[in-house]
Amino acid sequence: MPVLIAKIAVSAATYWIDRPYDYLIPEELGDKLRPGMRVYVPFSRGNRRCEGIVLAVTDGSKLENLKPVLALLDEAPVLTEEQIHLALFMRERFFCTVYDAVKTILPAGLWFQTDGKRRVQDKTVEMAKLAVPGDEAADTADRIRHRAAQQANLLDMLCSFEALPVKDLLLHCGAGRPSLKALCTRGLVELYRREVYRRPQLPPEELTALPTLNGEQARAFAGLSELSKAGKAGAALLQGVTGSGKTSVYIHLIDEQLSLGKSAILLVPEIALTPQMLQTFSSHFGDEVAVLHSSLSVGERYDEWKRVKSGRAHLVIGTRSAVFAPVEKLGLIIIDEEQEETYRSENAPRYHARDVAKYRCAKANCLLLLASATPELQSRYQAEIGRYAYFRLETRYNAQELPQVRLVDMKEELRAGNGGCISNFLAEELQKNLDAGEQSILFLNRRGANKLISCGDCGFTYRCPRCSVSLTYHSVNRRLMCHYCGYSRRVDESCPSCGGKLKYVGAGTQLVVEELEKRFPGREILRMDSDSVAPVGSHEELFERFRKENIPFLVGTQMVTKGLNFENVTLVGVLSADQSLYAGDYRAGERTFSMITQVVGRSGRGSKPGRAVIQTFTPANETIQQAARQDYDAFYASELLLRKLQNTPPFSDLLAVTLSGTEEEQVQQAGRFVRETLEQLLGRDQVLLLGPAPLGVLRVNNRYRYRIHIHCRANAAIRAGISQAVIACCTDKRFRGVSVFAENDPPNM
DNA sequence: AGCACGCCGACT
DNA sequence: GTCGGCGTGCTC
Repeated sequence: MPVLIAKIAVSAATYWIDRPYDYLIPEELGDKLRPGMRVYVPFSRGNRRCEGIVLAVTDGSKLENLKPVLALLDEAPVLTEEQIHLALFMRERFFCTVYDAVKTILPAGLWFQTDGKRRVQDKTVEMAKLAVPGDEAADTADRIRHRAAQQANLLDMLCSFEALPVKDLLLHCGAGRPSLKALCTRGLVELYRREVYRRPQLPPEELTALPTLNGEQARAFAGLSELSKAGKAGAALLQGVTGSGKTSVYIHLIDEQLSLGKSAILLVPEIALTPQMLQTFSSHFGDEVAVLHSSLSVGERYDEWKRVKSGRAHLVIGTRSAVFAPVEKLGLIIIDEEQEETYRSENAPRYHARDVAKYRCAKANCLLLLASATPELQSRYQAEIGRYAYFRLETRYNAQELPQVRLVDMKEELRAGNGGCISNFLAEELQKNLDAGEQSILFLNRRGANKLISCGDCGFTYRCPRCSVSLTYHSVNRRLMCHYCGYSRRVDESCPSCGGKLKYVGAGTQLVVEELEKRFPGREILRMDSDSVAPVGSHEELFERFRKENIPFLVGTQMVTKGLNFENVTLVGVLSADQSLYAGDYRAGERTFSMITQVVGRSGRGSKPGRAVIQTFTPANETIQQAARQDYDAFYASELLLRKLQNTPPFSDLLAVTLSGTEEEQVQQAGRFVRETLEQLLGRDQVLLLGPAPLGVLRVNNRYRYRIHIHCRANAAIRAGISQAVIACCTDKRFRGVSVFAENDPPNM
């Protein structure tokens, strides 16, 4: 009688020892254990108990002396057969371990659940606020500064903010929980819990009828529907200008799939910023909708996941990780604004939702729909060569014209003696809007509300002790901070090097606000940036205030560009359009074009026509000009030419091996070793290797970082070679302490 | 990566 | 004589 063996991927395995391990199935588990269940197994010399996932059950093994499976973690499989294959695919494609892939596919709530002791996280966040008046707190802070600096910092910060999440507060002050506890004991600070943002989804009593399609939309729908019903795998690109009603096409396609008894997944870049879209879908599909994204608590996400898995919800709307939703009978995946960077995961497994979606659609023989106003060049190219079906929507809602765009040369402004960040032309336009009672949005293409501090006498600047970057000044906590590792410190009274006077320079949103205040005294201004400290879930509140109270100015970074519709916004200003053009990686032009297009699209969404002003130091730059004309086709043509010359996607795939370690010399040596290994394994004719070269920011958290770029047509053999080179380097004792990983299409770090 | 096994120096 | 230094090698 043959013995039953389980093939198991274990959590303790690192990338280079990751393989299916054989374990004996003890008799008492024999009839319960199934592929797709999580188990406990003994692993390594010490037989440490570690978690694993059963990939398959076989009878017999080549090996002897197998260890037994210790226990089952699940009563029923948590992964289906297809999901096991997906995890194996992810290992091969994204250079991660199978268990890393499994953890990404499954919701975190599954682990909290089985733990027994911990309850699934509740829906609140811990907040801190002052328990005494502000001036009293400030006095106390000064009094205790010499002996309890941390506590003083915490007080300072709470003085400038009414209330803050404890997590953010501690991070920004670089303080520990004990300091905060001490303040609570002294009755200076109070802790409480605040409800976090919950999805507004209240299924309406009556479902709304499907929207009617205009001619163009109907044609796109007919074409897509035909592809979709053909029952074979395929991808299509839907390119529609902002406001052309892509959503209506999605609704019809999804409705069709649901009525065929199939499921659909709709991916969006950032759910917190698209509440209107959620509302629309839930008004059409009611309880069929499940929402999956990161602002939900672990428990909420787990509940939604279960609704999908049990077949109670057939439409999943969510961000990147929703591409793993366990729908039964997948019929369609739509990726909205497919060019967005948020679809790419920055930590292991470093996957792109589009690649996972392609895989799933291929396995399910269904349609993948990529949609965007400014598709990624690669996608547009696939459409051009006929690999993707291609549909366009050119008409804006209400036949509204695209905004009138005007370029302003900031060099001219400088010559004319205006050294500020708002040009005189833009100022005049803002005034016009004020007079007309209309709203304006100013977009700053830079992170945060920060400034650089330097000494006016000796030129001294503060540098991060752990990273090769300058520290920036954050007015919210009045501290210097590092964007890369979170290090923070206070500012000195005078230059620590020569005692001279310190200057604050730079153009964060703060500076823009100050300049606006000077030009338009007494007018209300709303400020919004991604990494300034702000209470959880406050975006919607801010946007709501902007809309309701008709506040004349909104100043912000990235997030003001996303799909928000404000009826009364008729002017948009891009303050520094060139900022992202010289970011160094091959996608810089694409990002700039897409960003400007999105910002400009915010203007004139209502009945009144919109205007846009783009400020630049390089008005002759082709990309800027194309963006100003909203001419995607021209941009596509010239950028494609550039890509061909550079041998970058779509003409070649780009992969990378990144190395980091505390000893720079050793990291370089390891890099050279990886390169040599790659040369041997891959040959030189089909593959172009570059590097090892230092990353833009060489040192982060005391680790030096180098990267090798691999330009090639990626296939299984090449990926296997890259994997082998990474493993060779990891297991070589000369390079102990150096960490190495490979990835597809690396982001600029 | 962990973690045990192993083979040489300063200690009760 | 041993306690423990961390080099070396394996993980079903």
